[in-house]
Amino acid sequence: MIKVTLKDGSVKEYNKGITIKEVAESISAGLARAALAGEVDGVVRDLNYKLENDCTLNLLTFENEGGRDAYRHTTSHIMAQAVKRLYPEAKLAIGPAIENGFYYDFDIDKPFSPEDLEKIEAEMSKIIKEDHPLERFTLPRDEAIKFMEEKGEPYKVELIRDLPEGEEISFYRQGDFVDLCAGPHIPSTGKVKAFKLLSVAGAYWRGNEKNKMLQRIYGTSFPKKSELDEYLFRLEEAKKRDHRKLGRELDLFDILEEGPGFPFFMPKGMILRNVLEDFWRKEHRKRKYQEIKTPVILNEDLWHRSGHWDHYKENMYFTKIDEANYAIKPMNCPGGMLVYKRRLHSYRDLPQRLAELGLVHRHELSGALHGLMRVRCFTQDDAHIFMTPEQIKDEVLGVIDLIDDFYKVFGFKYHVELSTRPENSMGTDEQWDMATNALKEALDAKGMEYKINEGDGAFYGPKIDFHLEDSIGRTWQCGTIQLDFQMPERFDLVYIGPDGEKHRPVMIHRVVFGSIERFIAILTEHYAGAFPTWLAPVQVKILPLVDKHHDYALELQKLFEDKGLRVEVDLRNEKIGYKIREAQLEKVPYMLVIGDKETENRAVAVRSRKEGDLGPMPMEQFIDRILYEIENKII
RNA sequence: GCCGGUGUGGCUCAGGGGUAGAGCAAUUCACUCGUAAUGAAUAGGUCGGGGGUUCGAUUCCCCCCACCGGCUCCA
Repeated sequence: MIKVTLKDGSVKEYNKGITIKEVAESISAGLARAALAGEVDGVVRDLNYKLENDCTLNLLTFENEGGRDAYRHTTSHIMAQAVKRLYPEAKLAIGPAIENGFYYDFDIDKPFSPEDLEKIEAEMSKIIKEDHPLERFTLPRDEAIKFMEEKGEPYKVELIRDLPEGEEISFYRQGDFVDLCAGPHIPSTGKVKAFKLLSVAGAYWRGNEKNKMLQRIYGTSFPKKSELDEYLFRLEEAKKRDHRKLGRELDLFDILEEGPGFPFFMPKGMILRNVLEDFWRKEHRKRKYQEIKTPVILNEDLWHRSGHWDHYKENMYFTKIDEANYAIKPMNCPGGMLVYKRRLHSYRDLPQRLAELGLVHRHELSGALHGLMRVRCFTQDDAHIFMTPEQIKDEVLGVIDLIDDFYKVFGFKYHVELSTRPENSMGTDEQWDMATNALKEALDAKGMEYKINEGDGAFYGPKIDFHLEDSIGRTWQCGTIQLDFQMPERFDLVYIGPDGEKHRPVMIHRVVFGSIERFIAILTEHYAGAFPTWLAPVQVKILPLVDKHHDYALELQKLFEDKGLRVEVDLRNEKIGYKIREAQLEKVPYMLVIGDKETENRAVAVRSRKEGDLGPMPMEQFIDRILYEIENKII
């Protein structure tokens, strides 16, 4: 007998060799039906995995990441099987489960067309109907290689050769299809209920652009048709929120053919942008930051000194002025360095927090450009904090608090990740350890949970990244805090300590919005263009019924504008329903219908974008209401 | 940059070897109207750019550009 500890802490005894599925059946028929895999001592296994020793067992359903992955991973095998049946010449690469589905990469000469996808889907349905069990088996390395060589699968052979010594080499068979795979899988193909192939795209073998481009098919699957439909609906929703579409429709910003990656901001977009920047300035002043502005073009020598030449040249633009070489800044830090260096600093002056809304240019690959999310010029809401080593922790904590305050205002949840030393970076291991530990300590002091991204840091130091989650569950990296021991060294920055000697300050680079442009894109999609009143480019739209109400409407506009509100009046000769429809589509928070009654009573008939007709109210009451909403940044 | 797709009036889209159409928007006129589209009329395009094939190209072919979906990269 063996003892199995379940998730709820209960311990049950079973005969040695019992399968996970049998354990599930012993608990309840419902659980046995829903179970897709099991986590045994922290490792996800197939349902027919035999338990031989005492262990902890967590049964995984589609609600668990492990169960979901197994389900979709099996769907990807079904797709591969279908592709091999229809296109035997296709070579198999890899086919994992990913966040919202799965993909499989194939090496095939003729790219897949949408019609091909339909055929593949039809074949997949057949395979599901045939309900093949997935059988796992292992082979010794040389036999495994021979097996895949005979099948004519060069990518699989390469994968096997790269597996570490001693690693078990497992395969899964489902009917006429066998794939090299670590698993786990769900028991049979018939378990897959609802799936859809979504798109085809090129993808390099092993993600390396020097390798051959393969054909990747993306798809997703769910245990219920309704869940699949809901997911597809959400994809449509996301498309409707696309900031590129909304930006154009709402006249906020646009990117024109004449400037790929270089966005234009329209008057309404500038209002939004300026409101964000005003808010940013106010909050930074509160926290004792000083604002600076450094030039966009600076001498090339500076970039040699900063290390950007060696580490970032590929992404930089260069120019010549009177025979001398200059660079367009891709980052603000070297400028900040020069500002610090202008004068000698005492330890009493530190920390010194220099903030800059700095316009940077970076050369991005043409294929990487994406609306305001990925551009070639953008404004970082940057700051460089110069401090003594003792001040690191407090300063990092201060920035963490600042970022937390900002994101809350917009209604974002977020999580943090810590990135460590990458390849091709500057400095010694000791410096990196010290910097990385300082960041960890700050996070621990806050009691924040974080994920570690090994090797994902900047070339000059480790960083904490803030990933915020928008209203439809997508995450975006925005804020970052980067600790830097390198730049102060390179620029020979000093401060005079209490001992009268020169010491080396430490520096933090940090952004909150990240890029103003991208943050605006995220906000646009987050709110689906319906910005909260404090951010809305037009806050109130006055809609007079007919000509004779124009005077009062214009008087109201003047009055509201004096209160600092952003107001438009629709004086066109249109019916009220039409004016309302347009204002509603423009996502204006408040519409004021002005007719005889309002004119007589000096009142306004309020219609809220969200709640519809609120009825008439005295004009002062409306002003109080909207000012309160703006003042408190109500979402 | 790479793979695939797309490019027709401000927007959304139809068409197709004989020199272009719809809806919305715009303009004008009529209507003076109470919470998501009043009606009529008018105007607007060298069909992304360049080259080629052809009697003739927006349509077929080639090159380029931009955009979209991915890969890579990243704020």
